[in-house]
Amino acid sequence: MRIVFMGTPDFAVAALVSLKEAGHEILACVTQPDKPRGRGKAVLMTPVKEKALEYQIPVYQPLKVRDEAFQDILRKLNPEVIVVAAFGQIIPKSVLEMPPYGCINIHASLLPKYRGAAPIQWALIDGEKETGITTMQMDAGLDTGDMLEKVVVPISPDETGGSLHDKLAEAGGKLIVSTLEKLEKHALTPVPQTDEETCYAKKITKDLGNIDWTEDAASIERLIRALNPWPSAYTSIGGKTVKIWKAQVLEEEWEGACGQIVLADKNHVYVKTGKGILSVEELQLEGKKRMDTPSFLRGFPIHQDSLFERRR
RNA sequence: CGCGGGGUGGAGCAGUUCGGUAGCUCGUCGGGCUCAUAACCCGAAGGUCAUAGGUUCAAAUCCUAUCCCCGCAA
Repeated sequence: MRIVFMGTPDFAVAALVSLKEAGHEILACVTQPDKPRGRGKAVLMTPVKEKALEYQIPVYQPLKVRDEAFQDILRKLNPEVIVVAAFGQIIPKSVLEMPPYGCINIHASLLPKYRGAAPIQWALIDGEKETGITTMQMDAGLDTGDMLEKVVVPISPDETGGSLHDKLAEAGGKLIVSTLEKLEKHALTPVPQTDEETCYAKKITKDLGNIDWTEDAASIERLIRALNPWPSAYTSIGGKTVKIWKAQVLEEEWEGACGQIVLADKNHVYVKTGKGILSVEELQLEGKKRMDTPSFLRGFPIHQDSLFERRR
């Protein structure tokens, strides 16, 4: 099919690659404008733009898709369908209705659950056993369109935001190819979402990673996994920020205050939480590399009874 | 030129202010103790101190340039 692709981060790249490899004609890629990002304020391309340039596909980066000038360009491109994956802009009705097949979105959850910006992380934070990809016919609402196809992806016990992202991105790439194929044959029946079962996955902010040690150990551990590799769960000790990358829950109760390090020997750091003990296994001091607990302890001795405190 | 931390034996760090024989905690290898051990004791190997220049009798340490890693901020 003649496709215009809209997407921005890595998640979208997987879909773009998949569509390209399936032999579709990608007329253009639309992605967010380049902004100064990263250390040193360098202006970096979005991942989708990078891949598009590699494929020698024209790239458009409108500030707002809504702009008339851009919509004119879209009309001239005359796509049969627009595929949207993690684009990051609201798409106006005029664009949604422009292509004959409309706009198809690849969403990283089993809709109607986890509508919104960060479905991958929230599924992990909530301790879901499975999540998935839903392709849907976009409408004016936020991820409220009629569902076309779904694929379930199980969440493993050691799943991280990063690993789940990669699995879902790959699954999304496969599913969109399948959806387009069936769409063309009119072999799909759009299924409306039931609003009762829905929930929204709010955008993730760094604050979310600030560990609250009064929570139970299992929740904290899920947060750590969900926010790995970005934006990461963190706490502080002696005024320094420490990111925690990996931890294990121990169903034990020790005497002490929440956030207190109840055991610190050569190889272990046990922290008391609101419920249960969290054994910290991999962490990172500000300015340092991430490392396993034994290594960390050699260079930064943690004394027993010192405290992990919520960062301000 | 956004702010900041850092690159020292296999790992994590100290030493750099006030230049002068390379140190700590581990790991590894050998030996000992022990019923036994991830515990303890003794010993050993292992480092162009990121790179390239410069200053000096002498540079991990001072000066200049470069590369790489990381935290914040976006």
